[in-house]
Amino acid sequence: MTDRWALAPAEDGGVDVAPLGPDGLPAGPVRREADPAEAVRSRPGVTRWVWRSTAEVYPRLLATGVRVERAYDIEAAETLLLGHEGRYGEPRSAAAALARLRGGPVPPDPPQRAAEPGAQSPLFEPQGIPLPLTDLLAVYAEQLRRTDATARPDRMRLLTAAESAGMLVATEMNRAGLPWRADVHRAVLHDLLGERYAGGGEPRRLAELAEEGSAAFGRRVRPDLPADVVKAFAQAGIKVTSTRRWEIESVDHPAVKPLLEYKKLYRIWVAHGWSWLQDWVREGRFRPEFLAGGTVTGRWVTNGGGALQIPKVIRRAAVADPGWRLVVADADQMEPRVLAAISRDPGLMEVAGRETDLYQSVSDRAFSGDRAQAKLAVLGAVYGQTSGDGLKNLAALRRRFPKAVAFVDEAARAGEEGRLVRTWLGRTCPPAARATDDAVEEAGIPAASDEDSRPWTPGYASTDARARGRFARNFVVQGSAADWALLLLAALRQTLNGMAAELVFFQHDEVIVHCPEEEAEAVVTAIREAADLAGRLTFGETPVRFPFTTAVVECYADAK
DNA sequence: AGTTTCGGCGCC
DNA sequence: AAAGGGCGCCGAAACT
Repeated sequence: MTDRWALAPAEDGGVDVAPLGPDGLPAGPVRREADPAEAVRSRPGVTRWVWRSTAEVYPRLLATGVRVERAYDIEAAETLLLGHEGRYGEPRSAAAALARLRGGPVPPDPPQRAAEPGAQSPLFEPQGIPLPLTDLLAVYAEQLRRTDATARPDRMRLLTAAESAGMLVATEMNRAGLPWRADVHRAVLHDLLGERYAGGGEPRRLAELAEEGSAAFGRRVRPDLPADVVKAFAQAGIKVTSTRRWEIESVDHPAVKPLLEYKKLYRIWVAHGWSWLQDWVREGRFRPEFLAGGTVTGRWVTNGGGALQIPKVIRRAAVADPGWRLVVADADQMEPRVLAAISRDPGLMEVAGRETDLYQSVSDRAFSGDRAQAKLAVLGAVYGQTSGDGLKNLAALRRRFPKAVAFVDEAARAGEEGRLVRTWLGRTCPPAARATDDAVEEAGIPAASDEDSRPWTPGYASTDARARGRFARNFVVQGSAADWALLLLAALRQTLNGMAAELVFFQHDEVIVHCPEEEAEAVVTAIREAADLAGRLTFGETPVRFPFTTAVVECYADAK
């Protein structure tokens, strides 16, 4: 097992490295090396680098052209282990873990860095509290012991490995960036919004729509101020409680049309307009900062640029380099397939064992051919719908797929009761809503309330408890899907190694690979194979298939 | 004046 | 038809 080495930056700009034994302890002397990149490059036989934080080490390696095969991110693992142990909220830095191990005062985690539009890469900033290699390894060895002590050590090992792989992928994607044509983006903006006026006010089309709305109301109305709009409707004799689209849509008034059009375009203007372009696009690349494991469910988040919310019309500007292509791949009905795999419901597994449209198959079995109803029912079950058609359809779903529905029901009950809820691989849901906890903690009020100690009974749970139930219900599906997606990324990354192709985008169930035209077909194959492998690795032997819709395009907008 | 929360909506 | 899960982002409003 000398293929596993540890690495820690030293104060002098060099690094300490050491080979590791199977127990996680050094299997040889610690060596100080002056050049971090050379320290890695000169050891091609190392298959996994153990380090405190990928964000601390990997950017500078990538900057010198050095990639690593695998990593073990100690702070990512600490977060997962603490969660698994029901110790959410304890500081998760390696320094804190060491202090717990040695019995010293536990340092709080350093505050999260805020997003900085246009900031040059965060690549060289020191992040977190550095730790000498020998201390780091004490934490690592203890983590291996803690992993062995979990109920499913095999899954927990897979989870920490997958999360670490995600950190590598995120760092590599941050470096690559998504190919972006600023000129195309500007053309789209001009097309939608019209000319910009000097002085930074709203562009022509928005000004016109605001005029139209005001004319319809017979007085000046600012469409971007909800309170103003609600008042204007009231004066017109129409009672609305908000200006949300679904509420306004059904109102019969001439102002509605321009108002809704304004809101749609206003959103593009403020969130993905000219200033966005200025802030986030450099040298033909859109560079958000992807953060693996940024949410409790294991989904990623991005820091800046709203990369996971790019409106469809704006995707026109994501264009491959000349001679290159974007391979856009989207997992088909990922969440119900994951539900089939984790619940082992025979009927749902049978349906998910096909590559054809899952919602259509569910509909054929339980909803006499109405696909839309079937989709609504499945998503309602996963999201914890409490009323409406989805609830009615849930009964049909329950009859045909009882184990699947029972599985999410049980997760919801566990969440309401404050029990630990885990994804398939063992990522653990916070026992109560984080925001509430934080607020309570900050106010210095004890976290427990009478609600929390009240036993769960159907129909009696408090609003908060029900919200926790919905959260937990969704968590097991969304989180297990994130488990699978991480394994997919890890597998795909390995296959792409040695090709010119680069992973440039990842959004929950969708990946984009930028590659030379002649590699595109190989990339498509690699994605399908990675999906199969991820399915087997994550869920073991399962009939469930994870098909992808793939498109080889020059422009992201042409993918769907 | 600076910071936090809210409303609304984009994506999955 | 009704408003359930996860996020980020922006300007305005509501605070300190």
